[in-house]
Amino acid sequence: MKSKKRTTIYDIAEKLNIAASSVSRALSNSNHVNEATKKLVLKTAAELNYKRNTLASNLRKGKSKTIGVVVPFINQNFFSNVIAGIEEASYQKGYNLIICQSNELQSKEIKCVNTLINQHVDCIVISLSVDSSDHQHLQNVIDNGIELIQFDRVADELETLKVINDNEQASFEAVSHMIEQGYKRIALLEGPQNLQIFRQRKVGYLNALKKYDMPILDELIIENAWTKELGANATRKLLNLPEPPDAIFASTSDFSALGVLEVASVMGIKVPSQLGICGYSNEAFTEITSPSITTIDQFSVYMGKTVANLYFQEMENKDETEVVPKIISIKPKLLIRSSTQRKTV
Amino acid sequence: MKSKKRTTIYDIAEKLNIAASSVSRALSNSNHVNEATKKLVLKTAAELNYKRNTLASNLRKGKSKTIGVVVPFINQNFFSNVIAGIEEASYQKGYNLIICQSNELQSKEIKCVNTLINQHVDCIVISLSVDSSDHQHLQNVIDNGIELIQFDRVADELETLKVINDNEQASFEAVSHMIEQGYKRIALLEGPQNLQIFRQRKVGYLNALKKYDMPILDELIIENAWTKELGANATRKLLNLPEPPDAIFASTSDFSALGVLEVASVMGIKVPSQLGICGYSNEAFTEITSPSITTIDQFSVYMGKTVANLYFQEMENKDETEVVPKIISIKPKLLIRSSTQRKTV
DNA sequence: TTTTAATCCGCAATCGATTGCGGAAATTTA
DNA sequence: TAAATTTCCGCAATCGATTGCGGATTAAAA
Repeated sequence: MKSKKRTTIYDIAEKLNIAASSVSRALSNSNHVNEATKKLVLKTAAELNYKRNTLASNLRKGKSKTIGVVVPFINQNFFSNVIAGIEEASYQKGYNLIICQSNELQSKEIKCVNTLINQHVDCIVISLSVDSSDHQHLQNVIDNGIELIQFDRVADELETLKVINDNEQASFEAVSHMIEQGYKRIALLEGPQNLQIFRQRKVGYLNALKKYDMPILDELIIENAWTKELGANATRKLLNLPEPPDAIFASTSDFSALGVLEVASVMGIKVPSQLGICGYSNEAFTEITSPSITTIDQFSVYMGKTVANLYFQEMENKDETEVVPKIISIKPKLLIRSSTQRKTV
Repeated sequence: MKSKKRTTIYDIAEKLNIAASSVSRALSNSNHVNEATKKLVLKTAAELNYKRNTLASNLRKGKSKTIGVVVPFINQNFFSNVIAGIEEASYQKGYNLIICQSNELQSKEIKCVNTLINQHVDCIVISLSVDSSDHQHLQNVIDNGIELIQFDRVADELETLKVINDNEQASFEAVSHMIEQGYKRIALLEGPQNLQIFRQRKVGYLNALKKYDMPILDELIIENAWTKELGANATRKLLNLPEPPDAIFASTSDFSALGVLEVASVMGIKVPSQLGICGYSNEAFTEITSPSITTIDQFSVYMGKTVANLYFQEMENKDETEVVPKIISIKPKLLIRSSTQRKTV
């Protein structure tokens, strides 16, 4: 049943006794073809079950209508949502998606990027892996004439299109909210500081403390606690301090916040009365824990759509040679839930 | 900075005063090239930042080393996990992934499949959309000489490679477990019966009842309750019956089970003592609800890897012309949690 | 009726990499 | 030293679709 031979425009041309070029024009709906022959070609194409060979077409045209996406993990909520958003917007424009995951490894990230360059994708969308340090491979993308868009985890020093969250602001609001709820010793679970997003979240935290004239206590800042287990470990350490915190801002992720909640629950510490907890990302489960967890929504699907549309806009404005690098910042939303509300009901 | 002209093998050939064919052979590490020239080519290629044009290569070779994936939604836990598994296995073999989402619409599913055919992918992996009825587009894939692999939601009548879960067995075990826990009136939230997986789950449910000589009560079987809201609605209806159920098997999804749990909680019905609840899929949140929800793990990442490896195995055995359609069935695992345990502690 | 313009269509080159074939040079064997 | 292999390389065709150019036919304008 495997018909190795697919029908090509030449098959159609031969059958109709016309030139392949005419077939091509007819199929691409050019207006330089007679209406009658166009109909005939379309009819014959359908009969022969013709499928355009996109490889050949792309090779000739020098563009592939394909967007490459590189994320740390496809199956992390945030990223899969962003991808879904990108897909939705791209599909409408007739673009395809090639997806790779870097597994948080720069080495694999580099390979993925190179593969995408080889594939002649028109655009590469990337959120950096956690151990990302030098950016030669990204420069490479640009040098190869491929549009590069960074999102969420971006390399600031690279002048590219970017879609980011206003992490600093979100973090500031979250901590301010906790302070207003009367929490006095707010701990921070911070992410790897080589990533800008985590630096920004820390800045937001520090600024909020500063604004309210609260001291910055180094022993309340714990590094790299971004999984549930690490969040739990950090919490045990924090709660066993001589002067433990009365709130924990898990700026790394909701998973970390979940670890905090579980440890508190095991230790019999009441949330939110004795301990406030705030996460980051608005994972689905934050709504259904008891108490529900205050967190920050990043509008991930919208972010994906924004990324794709940014590319399409850029393409449309290509002629007007203004090469102004555009950065779109999406304002995340603080979702105040039970885990930090102890003043009002 | 946009260097439209990428270096090709001809550029390298010209620079070294040799033929492009030799460059090609050197780059593909053929043994029909002098060791010295091979080194020289590789060095020059690196200097000129050469990137092989995969489009041209694929066109010539007639294969693209690309796998197309079509799923209802990329950002649903189960599917994103499967995709992650496929990606992992594919990456190791040097294959790329093109991902599409059908949004549960057959119309979009058809378009996705056609796009993938046009892209000349080597293999298409698909999990059918819910309103999938006729399968002409899938037959089309096969007729175009593309390997087709179905997973999870499959069309039984199509003879293709398949990777499925043993839904019937899992469902049977879940219901048996509930019966052994002393539940007498077990309701079923069933999924769209045009999808085989939901039919199988229903069969498992019925078989378990039969085995334990329990009556089948039509008023306890509710159709199409597969979101949280629909699950909640169904639960309200069920619990307001003259003789309400004492357990609900949300065979559609964990989200549905969550809806059940929330309604029960609002109505002051105790889980598991007054009402047993079992979900399906082992979503992350099932572990952290209170009580935690009994559910069924589908090993989704593993499923993805299995799908990809099935394809690679099939390719290796291509020469031995046995065209035996292979079906791999993965046995899901019942995870017994608090929501159904009322006998032992 | 003649000139001009518009409409269609075919020819052939092109995109970049691959590969069968044949020839030249180098190596081994007789 | 001559003959037989082996090694290495270049030529040119090929994959399938696209497109600039020019020619032919037809329609419109003079």
